[in-house]
Amino acid sequence: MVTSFRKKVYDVVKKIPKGKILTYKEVAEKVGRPKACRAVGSILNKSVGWRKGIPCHRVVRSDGNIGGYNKGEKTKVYLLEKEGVIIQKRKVVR
DNA sequence: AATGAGGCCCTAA
DNA sequence: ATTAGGGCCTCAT
Repeated sequence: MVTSFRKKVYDVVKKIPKGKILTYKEVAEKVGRPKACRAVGSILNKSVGWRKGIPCHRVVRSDGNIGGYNKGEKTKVYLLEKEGVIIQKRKVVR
């Protein structure tokens, strides 16, 4: 399999249904690197999947905290709420 | 509850 | 080939 880590991440994130979210750890596990949670974030930020159609705003931290976003946390929260995700006190309701 | 420190993994230049 | 950075995670104090 020539699938790069990055590609897997894209695929997983792309497959996140609307109104749903995943944590970096979940994604990392799905791609086969439970400890690459950091890499996932890095990829989503640098590779900026959103430019390729990757809703990186649907990925949050394992604590339910929002984490970060290229455009800022607020934008992320806003987008999430728009998609149907409920945010409570800076955290996501799973 | 908040902070510090360490650990693991990737991408880009 | 190497360096530096990063949207993290978890434990301990």
